[in-house]
Amino acid sequence: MTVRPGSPEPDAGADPGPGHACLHGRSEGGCAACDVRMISVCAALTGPELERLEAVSQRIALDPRQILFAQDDRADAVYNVTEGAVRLSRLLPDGRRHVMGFALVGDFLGLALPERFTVTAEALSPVSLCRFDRRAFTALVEDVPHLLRRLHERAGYELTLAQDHMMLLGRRTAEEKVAAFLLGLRSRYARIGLTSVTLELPMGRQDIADHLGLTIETVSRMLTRLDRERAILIVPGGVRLVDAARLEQLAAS
Amino acid sequence: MTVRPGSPEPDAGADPGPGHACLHGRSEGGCAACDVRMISVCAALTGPELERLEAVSQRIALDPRQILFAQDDRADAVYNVTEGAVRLSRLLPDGRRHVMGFALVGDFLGLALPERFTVTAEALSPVSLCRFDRRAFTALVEDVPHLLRRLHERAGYELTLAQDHMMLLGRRTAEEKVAAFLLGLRSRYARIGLTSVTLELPMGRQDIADHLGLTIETVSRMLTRLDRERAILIVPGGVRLVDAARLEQLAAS
DNA sequence: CGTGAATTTGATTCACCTCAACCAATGTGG
DNA sequence: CCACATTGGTTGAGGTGAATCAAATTCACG
Repeated sequence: MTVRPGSPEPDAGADPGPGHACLHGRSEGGCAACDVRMISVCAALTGPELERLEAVSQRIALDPRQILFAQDDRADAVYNVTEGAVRLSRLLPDGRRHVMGFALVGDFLGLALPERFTVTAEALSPVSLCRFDRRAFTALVEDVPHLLRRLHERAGYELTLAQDHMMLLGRRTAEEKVAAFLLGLRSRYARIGLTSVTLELPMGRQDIADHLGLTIETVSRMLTRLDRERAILIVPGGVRLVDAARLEQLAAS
Repeated sequence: MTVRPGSPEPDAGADPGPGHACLHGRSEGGCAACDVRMISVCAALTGPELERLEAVSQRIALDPRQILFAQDDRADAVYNVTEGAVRLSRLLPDGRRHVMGFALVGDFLGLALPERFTVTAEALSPVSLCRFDRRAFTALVEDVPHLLRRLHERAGYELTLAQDHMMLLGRRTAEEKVAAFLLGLRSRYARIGLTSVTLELPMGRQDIADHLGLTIETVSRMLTRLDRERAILIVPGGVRLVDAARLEQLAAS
């Protein structure tokens, strides 16, 4: 148990366990002192607007496997992830599943302000979020054009991510998919300030498979192949990117 | 040559052919009298705002195969399609292509107001568009929050389309992909008021293949299979949806 | 009609899936 | 403290759906 990136015990200290009320990433100072504010949509707000946002916000903690909302649920709130990782998935009537993506720290759920959610959101690790009442939030959006602008920018970013992913799903081989997935995750971690060469994988192999349009066995095989080729090193809870250049080459972006 | 949905001669009359200046769908009355206004983002505007939009707009006509803009081009304009169909594609460095989608009448190109275009846009048929200078358009967006709201709604819709498509690319069989593609196209045509059982296919088989993550041969085989099964009837320039219920069942949405 | 492009059809191959063990780590009850 | 079950992951053998390779055919257009 030497390397343990997936462990629920960061340097912060002991984890309170199930049902914990610890609000990771948000001090008692509220939105103004929020760790993740500047990398989230909230960065669009200052002073009185920020106070107004805070007034309609609520802090929420989720245990692993806990469901935040389900596909087709009435969207009566939107969320901002402040800690942990959330799986966003969709189910086909016959049971086939696709994992649309993973929401990390700073990601916003309900960007499009939809009537109903189009995906199911489930915690992969202990998760903290800010919950905003949808009605109050949309009212704030109406009043603060700059917030909508920010929301729209973010939606545009999501759209390009979606395009990248469609290209990946439609035109890449299994090995390319896995390599591209790892690199994509790394760059998303980098966006939020995590630049370790050891990549934490809070999601399981099945989740990765359902995200890449593969089976769990193929994902496993490709990871072990990359490991054997010395491109990565599989460690408990994640992978170490040993030869990122080689991965870039394999991903063929 | 009995059925001819792909023919460039709708009831309107003769087509002027290459290089034509005819502005389909837009009378001389300008934006206020525009056929497609109410189904496009322009519906957000009225009166003086609409005049302001019109002042920065320019009508453009494209011949088939003509390129409107290319991937990574500086986006110095955004567009609204008023007639025809546009292919939106992306290229991988090694030449593999993915067709992200097809823009039809009423669709907006540059929704996210990006710095650079992420796709190449190419006319599949004679196309007419409104061109808006990007700087002037974003200025208008800043002044008219309601327009941004509309843009954002549309982006949300695009995002759900992208999600549907990711599910399709990752988890569906070739036959399901083709069936779902035809039904999806039908519902998009319905949105713009075209409800004929005969579906025009302005794109080629290779375009469909690159859109669905298949090869041209597989698309052809699946179409002929659907034809043999009496679910569709292949006609020049398109297909007739003979048994839509059967298609729905095959698409397994 | 004739020519080149687009599409369809056929034969064969292969990348990934399916099915089935197997393994390691963790938890549980006696 | 140890049999036993459970969970998540890996590995192997064999099958298959779609890709690839190769023509044949139809279509568009001068």
